[in-house]
Amino acid sequence: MKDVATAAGVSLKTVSRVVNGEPGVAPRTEQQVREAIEALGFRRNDSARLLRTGQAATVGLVLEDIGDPFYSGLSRGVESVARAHGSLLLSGSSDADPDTEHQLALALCARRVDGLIIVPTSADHGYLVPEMMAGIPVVFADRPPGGIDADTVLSDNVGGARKGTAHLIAGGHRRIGYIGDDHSIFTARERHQGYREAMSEAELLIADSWVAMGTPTADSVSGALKRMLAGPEPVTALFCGNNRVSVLALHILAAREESLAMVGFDDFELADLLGLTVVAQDPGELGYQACELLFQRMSGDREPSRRIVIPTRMQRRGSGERRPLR
Amino acid sequence: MKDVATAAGVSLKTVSRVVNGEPGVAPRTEQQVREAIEALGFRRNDSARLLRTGQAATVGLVLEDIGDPFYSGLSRGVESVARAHGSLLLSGSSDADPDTEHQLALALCARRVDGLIIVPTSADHGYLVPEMMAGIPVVFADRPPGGIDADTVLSDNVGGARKGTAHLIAGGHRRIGYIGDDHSIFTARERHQGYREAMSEAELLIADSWVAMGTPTADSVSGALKRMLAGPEPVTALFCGNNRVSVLALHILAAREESLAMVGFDDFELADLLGLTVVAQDPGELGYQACELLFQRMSGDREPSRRIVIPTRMQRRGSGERRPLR
DNA sequence: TTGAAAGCGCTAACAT
DNA sequence: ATGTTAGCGCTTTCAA
Repeated sequence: MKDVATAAGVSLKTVSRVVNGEPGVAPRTEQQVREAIEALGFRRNDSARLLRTGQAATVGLVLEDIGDPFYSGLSRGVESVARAHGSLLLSGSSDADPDTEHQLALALCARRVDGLIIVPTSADHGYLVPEMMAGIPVVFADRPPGGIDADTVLSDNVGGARKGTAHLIAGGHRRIGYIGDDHSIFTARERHQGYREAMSEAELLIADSWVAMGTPTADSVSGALKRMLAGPEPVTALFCGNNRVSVLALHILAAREESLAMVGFDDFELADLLGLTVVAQDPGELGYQACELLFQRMSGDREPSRRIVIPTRMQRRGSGERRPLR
Repeated sequence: MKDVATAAGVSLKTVSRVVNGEPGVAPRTEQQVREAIEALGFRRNDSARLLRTGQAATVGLVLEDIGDPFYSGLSRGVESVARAHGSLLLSGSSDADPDTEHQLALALCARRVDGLIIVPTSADHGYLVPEMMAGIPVVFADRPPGGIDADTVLSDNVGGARKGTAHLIAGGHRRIGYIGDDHSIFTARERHQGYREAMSEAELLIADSWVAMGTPTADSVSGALKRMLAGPEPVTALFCGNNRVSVLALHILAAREESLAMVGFDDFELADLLGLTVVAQDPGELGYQACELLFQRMSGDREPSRRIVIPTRMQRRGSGERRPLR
């Protein structure tokens, strides 16, 4: 910019005025400046500009894995809001490692992003308190923060699982199994609770062998299914706590040539082709709302922290509408 | 940082030394500085630091839609390399709009990212020439640039389609249909060519009604299938040029209760559950290689531009192994 | 071992 | 309408 000023025979500030379209430059001067800009191939350095103005025009996003369709959908929601506000997205995947999350979040803060959205993996977010006090708004998405109070945008996990289970009950089922992810995971606990609420509302008791929670593997799901289907009181329907469980269960049931009434939590690309009834989340909406809330905070909103719950939607595709056989 | 210096009673530079772990600070002094940092809750501003050092420690990525599993996989590959080099990822989705791509790319350049990876949508990338001359390396991924010469990382579209079609031919098929995306799309043209090469290598002629290219919709694919399956010489197998086509075709064939031998280009999450044989691309590898090449350029490699082709892999799952019925 | 001064590229505030 | 000065928060250079 200095070079442009020299070349055009004007001051730095005049070039700045032209570049930013500020008023108060004579047409002739402007013309000269533009020619110098053209001749030198000058481009304004936005990093420098943003340093000076104290903005970053950047939203930070830390999530588990940008390669996972759920999070990439969330990311898309965040991005659309950010771009509508003229901001770009600086993001990183934590790979479900608390340390990585921690480091990424702090790295983003060190770059002075205007705000931060975190899909938490860590159990304790005390490390963010100084940053938040320093004025960086933080919104948590999909799962709540640990140990601190902050804005959070969640899916209606309890309600969704309750609705999905109730759907099976309404279909005539009384013995319904539940396979979920590990109990250490927030969404797994919530969905498990939704299942129990629906059963208890219908005054149905849950046998121990009907519930399995743990990191889902082919073996664990297969074992769980075997247990639920054995004995004198086998389940007639199954609620799956997440995608991974649903897919594994479908695989295993297909191999056993069994057909169980089934509802899964969380939709996926080809669930319709498979005829799988699901309780669908809306990852894009999760990201959208999180970023909207973030921009509200960025523009000075100091209200007490909020918790937004995004509703889920039942998608009936056949598997959840099968009637009990016995 | 100035405040810390004042509080610790030392100079700015000494604080800088402590913060950056530079040698030549007396233990006692260091201790005082650390206390002041703690007391004031000081965090180094990396934007300022990067402005001064002339680095950005940031890779820019412009793609079509971060919400799409293919691109999010690619993004993951890019990110893993970037992070291994201590860089973050600044990204944006063009939504297949050339103007948006253009603006995003220039916005990233204006922020002086160290390098740029583009999944192009635009037909002409002349707009990037000044930026590249100014020293920002650019690598194109998944599709080549238009109108300029630059590094490119592609899937082996021609070879993959050839391999997939040849697989059907080896299975005994002689009348094989091809449904692909619009001819304006690079990958669609390449895959179409691969199909033709395989047919011609086997000395099979292609009837007009066997090939359909255009933006795939339920109607267009349904119409195309109807045409291929009608008449005296119906196809006995189908090659689908991309995911969208594969899924639509599966839907339509399921509805018609027909079972055609079928191979799809590009894998997707549950293709195995559906028993769909595919020619799998590796989006993560695409991103990985693109970013590796980018870092090579960033570290001063000035060799002529390179074109890297990532091989595809046949995934046999049943649909491609059905024998012709007639 | 420590610090003063200059400057990265830009904008804000105030002259002229 | 144009320019001067200061300074965003840091690092680099050179001197003490």
